[in-house]
Amino acid sequence: MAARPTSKTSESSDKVSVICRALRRAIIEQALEPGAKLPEDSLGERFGVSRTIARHALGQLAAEGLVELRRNRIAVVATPSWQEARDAFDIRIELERLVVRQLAGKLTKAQIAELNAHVDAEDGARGGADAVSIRLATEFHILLAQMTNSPILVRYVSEVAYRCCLTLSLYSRPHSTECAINEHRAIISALAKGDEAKVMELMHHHLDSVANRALVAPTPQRGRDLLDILAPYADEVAGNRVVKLPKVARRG
Amino acid sequence: MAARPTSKTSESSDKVSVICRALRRAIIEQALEPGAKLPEDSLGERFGVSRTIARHALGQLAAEGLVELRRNRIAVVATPSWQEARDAFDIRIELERLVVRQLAGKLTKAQIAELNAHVDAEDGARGGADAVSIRLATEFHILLAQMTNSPILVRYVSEVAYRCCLTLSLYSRPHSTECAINEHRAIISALAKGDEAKVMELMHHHLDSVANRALVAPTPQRGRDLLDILAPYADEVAGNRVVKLPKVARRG
DNA sequence: GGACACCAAACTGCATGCAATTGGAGCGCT
DNA sequence: AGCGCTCCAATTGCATGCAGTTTGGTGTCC
Repeated sequence: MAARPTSKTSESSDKVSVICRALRRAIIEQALEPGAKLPEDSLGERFGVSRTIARHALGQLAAEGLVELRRNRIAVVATPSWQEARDAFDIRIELERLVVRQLAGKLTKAQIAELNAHVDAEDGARGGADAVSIRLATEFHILLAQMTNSPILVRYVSEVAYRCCLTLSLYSRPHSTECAINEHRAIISALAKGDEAKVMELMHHHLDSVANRALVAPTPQRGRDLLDILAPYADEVAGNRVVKLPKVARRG
Repeated sequence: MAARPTSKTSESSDKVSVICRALRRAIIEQALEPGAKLPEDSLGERFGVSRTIARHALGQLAAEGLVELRRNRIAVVATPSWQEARDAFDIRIELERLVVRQLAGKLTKAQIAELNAHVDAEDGARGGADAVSIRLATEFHILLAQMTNSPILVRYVSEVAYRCCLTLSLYSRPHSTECAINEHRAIISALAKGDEAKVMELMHHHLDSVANRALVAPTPQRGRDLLDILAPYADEVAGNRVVKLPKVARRG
């Protein structure tokens, strides 16, 4: 069989799902920055649904790690720490290696054409907004995952890719998509040739370099949790246990 | 640093979370078998909450893949196909290899003691109900994941482990936990010694043999979706596209 | 000027109510 | 009996309402 026959993994067409998709996209395109407030009322009003639905949608996105939900507090777009970002990329590397391992040499010509078409689209978007480039690059990886036809794998790759996307907007310097596009092409080519070891290595390297390009260092100013920033200084406070800090406003 | 300092990943104490935990446990202990119906009303009544809350909880569990939600239909405990079960184990292997890779040689004595204590508990439960053994074995893996102190990794390992647990109840023959316990001990030992390559190999082998013990073959009778069973026959139907089957009762 | 107490607006947590959809029992027809 | 039809109880999809909590601003006192 050429990979596995295709089937859909899409969400149902609930109002909840619609809102989830909209918010997800807004988040990964950085229309909603990390930390942005998401009051249930406003969302409901904006999407023409009741607060119940908006709330449910927020719950789903929280389960995906895109939104942070604190009791009795306004939901906000997640603000992963630098370490969490690195962890996400590490997981992503393993998952996507698995994807290409399953796919190597098993793609139909139609599927390869689809992948190439997608990369062409990425290429075409190079002049446009950065956010679109990032989204397309992410969707390339999700497209790959979908071709495994393993719903679980699709879900995890999608989630973790979105999370990585989110961290890029936090920690990344202005994006350079050029090499990423070339790397995508190289991956397609190796997949077509069926060189399992090589494509796994390519994917590993690709994601690692994306991570390294982005997560250059625990950039001290942006996106770090106040508690983390203060941690080294807390030692100097006399008679203060560092382990359990008192309640402090997070990211005032 | 000895692994990373421990912090909690628990869910908040919402009513929703309470119900989620209860259902999750009921599912992995097979008190609720795959396919079992979960009407919102009944759940709400049982847990002393409104339908709204029960519904929200079901949404969360659906996001984790433990529950299947179909529009306008009663929610049911998920019934993964054999292929999905195999996919889940494949993903789990990669994730848990990552766990032990991060942990090798980095555990404190206290953590090793905790792991040993857990395995002792598994040992002590050998006489008891099968469901408890399975749950404890699963929790061992989650405990490991928690020691990485990577919330994302904890979440994914937990989810996929629960899913695997679920599939065991579908496809597994009467469980033999003996060797699993020994394998757990071997993993702890290798982790303590810090032999990264070996512990990854051990974990790989451990999970692979759990999967093979359980998923012996696509058992034709139980747990298979009617559509899957019929798929080979559909080819013979004249002029019928196999891709899109008409609506058919699933698992009548 | 700065710290503190207090209050109103904003927001969440949850239950309830109503319309729409489903599935299955009952019933008649062949 | 087997098949199809109708109709109703069961159940979901969703909005609204009320109570409790947080937030941010104001006034007061030192």
